[in-house]
Amino acid sequence: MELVEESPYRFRIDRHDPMRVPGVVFASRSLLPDAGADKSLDQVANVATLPGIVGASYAMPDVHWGYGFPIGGVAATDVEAGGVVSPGGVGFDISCGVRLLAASLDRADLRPRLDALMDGLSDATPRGMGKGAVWHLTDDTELDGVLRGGSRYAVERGYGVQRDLDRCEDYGAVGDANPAQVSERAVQRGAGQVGSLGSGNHFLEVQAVAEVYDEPVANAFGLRTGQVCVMIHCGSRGLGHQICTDYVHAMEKVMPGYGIHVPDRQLACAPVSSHEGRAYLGAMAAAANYARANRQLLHHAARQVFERVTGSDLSLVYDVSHNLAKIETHGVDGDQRRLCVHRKGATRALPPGHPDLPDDLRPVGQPVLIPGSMGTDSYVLVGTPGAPAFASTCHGAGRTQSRKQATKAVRGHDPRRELEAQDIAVRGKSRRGLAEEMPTAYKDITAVIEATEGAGLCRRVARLVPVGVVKG
DNA sequence: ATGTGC
Repeated sequence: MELVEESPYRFRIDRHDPMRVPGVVFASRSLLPDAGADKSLDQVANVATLPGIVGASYAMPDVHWGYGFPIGGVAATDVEAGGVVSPGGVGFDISCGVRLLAASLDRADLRPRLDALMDGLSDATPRGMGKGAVWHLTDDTELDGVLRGGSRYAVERGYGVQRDLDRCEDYGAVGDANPAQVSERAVQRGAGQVGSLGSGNHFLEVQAVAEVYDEPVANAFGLRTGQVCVMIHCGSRGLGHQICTDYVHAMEKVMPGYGIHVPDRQLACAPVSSHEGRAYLGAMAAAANYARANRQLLHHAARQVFERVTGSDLSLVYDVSHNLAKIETHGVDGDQRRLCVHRKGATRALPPGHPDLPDDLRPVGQPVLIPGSMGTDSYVLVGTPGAPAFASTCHGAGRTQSRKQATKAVRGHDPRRELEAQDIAVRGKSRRGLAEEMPTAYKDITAVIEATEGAGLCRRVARLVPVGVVKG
C-alpha cells in the first residue's frame, strides 16, 4: 500500500480503480500499522470503493485491522446518491462507547476509602461473559422501552436523573429505533444483559484528573485538577452482536440484486434508502439505545456505591459512542448533503456552536472521551472547528497485538501484580481478561493523542490517570 | 466485541 505524506500527521492513499475516492490516514510514521501483520490500510482502500462514498475513506491514528472496515475508520456515503450503509462499518459492538462521571471529591480524600470503594464497585458491576445484569427485566414491554427509549427510559424507571440525559449524546436516545427489525434471537441474547459490562477491553475505572490543558473548557465540562472521575466503557453486548451478524448475512444475499460488488465480502452493504438499509438502521438505532441504557444502569449502580462509601455524587460529564452510523448533514463540494456517516472505532467530535450540543456545551464544543489501554492515561478532548473527517476523531489507543498474541506475550508475567505495582487497584474476573488487555498490546495513547491534535481532529482538554479498574 | 474457536 503506497502512502503519500501530505503534511505532518496526514497520509494519502491515491485513488486507483475500483476506489471511488482517495484514502486519508491521520497518523505519525511510527503509528502507521505494520503492513506485515495488519491489513487495515488495505481495508481503508477497500472502503473507498463503496457506492456513494464522499470525500475520502478516513483512518484515525489508532487504526487497526477490523471486520471489513478498519477499527478507527470513518466513511460517509451520500444518501440521495445511492449511498450505502454497511454493518461492518459500525462493528459488532453497536454503539460501544464511553461515559465519564465526575465526583465531588479529590484523589487525596479518596485514598483511605479506596479499597472499600473498589470492593463496592466490584460487587455492583456485573461483568464477564454471559448473564448477570443490574436490571432484571420483568416483561417484553420493558425491553421494548429500552430499545426505543435508551437511557431516557432507564431514567424514567428510576435509574438516574435529568442531568444524565442532558449530557448524553442524543439526550439519551436516538429517535428512529425500530425494535420490529431486531430478531427474536438478538432480543433473547440482550434481555438478560441490561446493565452489564461484558469483557474484552470493556471496563469501569476510577480515575483522577492529573492535568488540565484548557481551563475554561474543562470548567464547562465540570472537570478540575485532582478530581476523582469514573469512566465506563461498554456496548450493546449480545444484542448488538446478533444484529450485526443478522444484517451482514441479509445484505450479502441482496447485494447483487442492487448491482453492488465489493472487494471483500465483509463489506456487505445495501443502499441507505433500500428496505434492508432502513431495516438495519432501525435495528442499529435500537442497539444504540440499548447501549446507552446499559451505560446508564452501570452509572446508576456506581453512583449508589459512591454515595454510600464517599458521600459524593457521580455527575455525568458526557456519554458518547464510537461505533455507530448516523444520518448527518455536512458540506460536500460546497453543497449541504445528507450523509450516512459510519464511525467504527471513531468518536464523533462536534465543534463549538453545533446545534446538536446542549446549551451549556455549545459555546465550547463536544467532550470527546478517549480511554487509554489498561493502566495508562485516558484523555478528554474537545471538537474543533473546521476539522476534517466529518467531525470525527480517534477512540482509544488501538491494538497492535491480537488477543492471542497478547496472551502469549504475557506468559511468565503477573498482570494483576504489575498493575498494583503502579498503584492501581484491580478488581478483575479472570487472569486472561487482564492478560489480553495489557498496555504492551496497544499503541502509546500519548502518541495517538499527539497525532490526533496534530492532524487538527480535536484538541486536548484534560488527562486522567487510573486509580482502580473493574474488569471482566 | 461475542452464549470466544481450533
